[in-house]
Amino acid sequence: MQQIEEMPGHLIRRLQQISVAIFHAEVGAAGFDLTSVQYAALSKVNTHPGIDQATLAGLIAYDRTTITGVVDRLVQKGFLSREVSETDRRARVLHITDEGFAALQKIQPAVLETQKIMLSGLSEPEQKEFMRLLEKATSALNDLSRAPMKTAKSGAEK
Amino acid sequence: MQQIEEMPGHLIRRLQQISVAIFHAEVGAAGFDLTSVQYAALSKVNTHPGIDQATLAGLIAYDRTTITGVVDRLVQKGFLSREVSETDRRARVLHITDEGFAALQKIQPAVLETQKIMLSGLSEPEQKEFMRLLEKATSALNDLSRAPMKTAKSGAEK
DNA sequence: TACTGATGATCAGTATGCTGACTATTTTTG
DNA sequence: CAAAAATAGTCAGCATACTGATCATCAGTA
Repeated sequence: MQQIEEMPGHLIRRLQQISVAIFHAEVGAAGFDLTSVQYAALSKVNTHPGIDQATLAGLIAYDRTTITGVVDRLVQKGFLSREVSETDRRARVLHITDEGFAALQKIQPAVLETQKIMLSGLSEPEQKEFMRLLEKATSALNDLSRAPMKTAKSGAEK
Repeated sequence: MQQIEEMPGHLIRRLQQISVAIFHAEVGAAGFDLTSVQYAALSKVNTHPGIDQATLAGLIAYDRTTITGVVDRLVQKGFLSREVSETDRRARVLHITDEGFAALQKIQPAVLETQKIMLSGLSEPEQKEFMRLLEKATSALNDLSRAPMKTAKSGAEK
């Protein structure tokens, strides 16, 4: 019977936990209380002003029930604004606030440092190869989770 | 500013989500309602009869507050027994039940299939290299999470 | 032996993620 | 255009994970 330690799922779970811990420590040291999940959402709204929650969820591969809570907390922190869309009253359009943008800027070094630490056990060429394989393995399985990643659009950008 | 999609943390989070989804689907198709986390715990208790919760947590790198709930649910399903240790009344010793062992056996094919699907986007040599890098990157960062993995013993066992 | 510190387990509170259901809209179709 | 299908968002409920606290017990030491 195969050992747990040799299973890809187990190793990935552990690395994910470590990733979250490093992010939390680095961002916390920079004086911010923001999770990696919140950071990703904030970052995407910054590059896609006026995006709705469903599209945002698709861009970062979050479940739509998850995005509700994440946006709740970002709005509560004053980093995002959420308003009913004028063209589709079902949708909520998101914008980053000045405060949110400032936080994003200040957090940047901590985010970069997190990425660096994450790969610090590997040599330079190994890091490149690891990232390549990680991307390849993940994209091949994209549709198997409830929250597959969707490119911004294909044909009709909004 | 670096894109979210290129960050190791983001890719690992997605692959972890996909991993859990595949496990759930495969095990569910085999007729069982067991999470990957519960499976790892059950599997370890099987190979380490009479293990206490703290040691179990160390072996699979779970936080000790997490293991309480996981064991709760495995006991509730009838797969594990939990009793106060005779030599240390703080500790709870765990044993797999006949029913738990039977489930472990029947789930095995689904678990193997999950591992296979997880790596299905990579070629044979890529799979080997990916696992090697995953193991290397993870073990280098082991101590950075709240729940580092501990080998069964190292010099001073308790 | 009494004290101190460490350890095992649990709990409260918070944040992802998931399933499944529901409401309010919008779009599609017959 | 009316009915059906699809979509956006939310909610309830459950299962990881984390922080930080508490209780009981054990181990080491003055």
